[in-house]
Amino acid sequence: MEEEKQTIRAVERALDVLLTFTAGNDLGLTEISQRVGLHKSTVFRLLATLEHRGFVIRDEATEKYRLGLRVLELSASLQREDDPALMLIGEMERLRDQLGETISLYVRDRKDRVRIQAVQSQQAIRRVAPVGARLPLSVGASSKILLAFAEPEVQDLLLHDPSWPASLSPETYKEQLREIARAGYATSFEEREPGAAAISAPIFGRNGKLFAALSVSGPSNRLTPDSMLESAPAIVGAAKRMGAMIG
Amino acid sequence: MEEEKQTIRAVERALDVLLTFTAGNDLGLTEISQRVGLHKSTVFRLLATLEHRGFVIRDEATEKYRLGLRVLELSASLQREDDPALMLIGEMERLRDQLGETISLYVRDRKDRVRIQAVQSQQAIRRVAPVGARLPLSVGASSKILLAFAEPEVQDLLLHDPSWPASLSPETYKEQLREIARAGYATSFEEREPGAAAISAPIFGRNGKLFAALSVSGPSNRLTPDSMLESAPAIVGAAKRMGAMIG
DNA sequence: ACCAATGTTTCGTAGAGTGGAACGGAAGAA
DNA sequence: TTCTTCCGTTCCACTCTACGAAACATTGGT
Repeated sequence: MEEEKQTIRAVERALDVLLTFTAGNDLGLTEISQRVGLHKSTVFRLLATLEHRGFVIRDEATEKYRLGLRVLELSASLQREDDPALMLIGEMERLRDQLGETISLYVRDRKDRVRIQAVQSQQAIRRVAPVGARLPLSVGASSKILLAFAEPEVQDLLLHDPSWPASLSPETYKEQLREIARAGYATSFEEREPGAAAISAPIFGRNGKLFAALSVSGPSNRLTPDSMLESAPAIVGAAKRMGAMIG
Repeated sequence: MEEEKQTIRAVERALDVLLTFTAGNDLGLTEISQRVGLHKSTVFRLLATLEHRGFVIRDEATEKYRLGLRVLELSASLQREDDPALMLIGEMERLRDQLGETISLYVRDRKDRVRIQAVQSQQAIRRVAPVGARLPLSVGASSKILLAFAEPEVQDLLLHDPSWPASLSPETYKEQLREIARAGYATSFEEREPGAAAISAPIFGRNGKLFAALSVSGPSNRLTPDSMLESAPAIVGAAKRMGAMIG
């Protein structure tokens, strides 16, 4: 069943080491080797290689490892001049000013969703949404959008994937997704994080395929079920306009 | 003389493949293998590994390779909450509004400089400065700043490095750098790119060490040698304020 | 001074990565 | 159509590379 592509073990391990740094703070050799489950000397060599190419650097003071500027260089190449995420900022800011809450843009990447763009609310209490964050596809308003409007085959694949939480029955969940597809938007209330709520609507490209999920998120005392129901049309409308903007 | 650290060849090659994508556009297997100078089958396996971890993806239509969203995730982890580049945006915008030109922030990374932050001019004709760009340390106003205020040992190392252009004599160049250090700022006029000019001033941290080069760049008809001389104090002052802001 | 923990180096061996070659498919030219 | 060409993919035997155990070095804590 599992179709294993031929990959290179050393490279795979090196990438795992790199991904360790998504945790955020600086890491020591031993800590890294524990997290990735590899021998110290192996990780040492991997890190030396990553350092040689500038992907990691060592903090002069603490001697710990940290991501290097090469990854900034790479991420700069990720954005193409016609990057939709860049074109949509204006519309997102308009929606942010209208609703006063943080606006995010999520796309599906494999079995997760990734926030590819965000404009932050200006209020004192607000949802902070760093671009690049990778979140599970099983919870959150935009997750449901990304699933509900995905092609049926991929939806099935994802719901029956081993990574899908066993606590969520695929059948009942699929029924929820059908309902969301009918409504045209999805909400979540203190689902992934306590105290936070969100509404999300799909952005379709010219080809009619789902491109991203537009999401409004904030504290659950401001984004109540009632207020979300009220602002839903504005969000769906904004998402539709955005769809018209991208090629 | 050359103290080669022990590195892993396969990983080194994989990172080279990754760096190929800094060129920008999507690449096919054969093209990549030519650029990195490796056999097709080798590159194929490397790409399969990179794809498996989400660092590259294949465009569904063209079947070509492109960077994946994992690099966005990584670059998000690069920014720490106390990231100086983030704290300085406000001051950079102020300078931009004052001078009407694009403002950039460069740090030295090994033998290059990297633009870690930028705010774009609002004028119709302007310098566009993507964050993450990697540029040579041998030309440009901010290069001279980064060299002139570097520790003497690293300055020597860089000027006598094999990567240093042979056309630039280290001795005469060092004399220029001394002059720049005395003046407190540097300029460049159509040095790296025809039609472009820039002024740059150093930003020092609390510890008195050079942190970055603040740079104002724009078209050479607006940034004339005279006008640059005129606005130099404003830039030097802004750089000084910024230095006080960072820890 | 001792101990504990971390980073670094060495080294023999297993087996992983390599590249040549051959295969399959798609796109074009004749 | 048929031939040609280019690209991506798979196979396989050989060699050298990456591996991990263990020893060594260094630092910090008590």
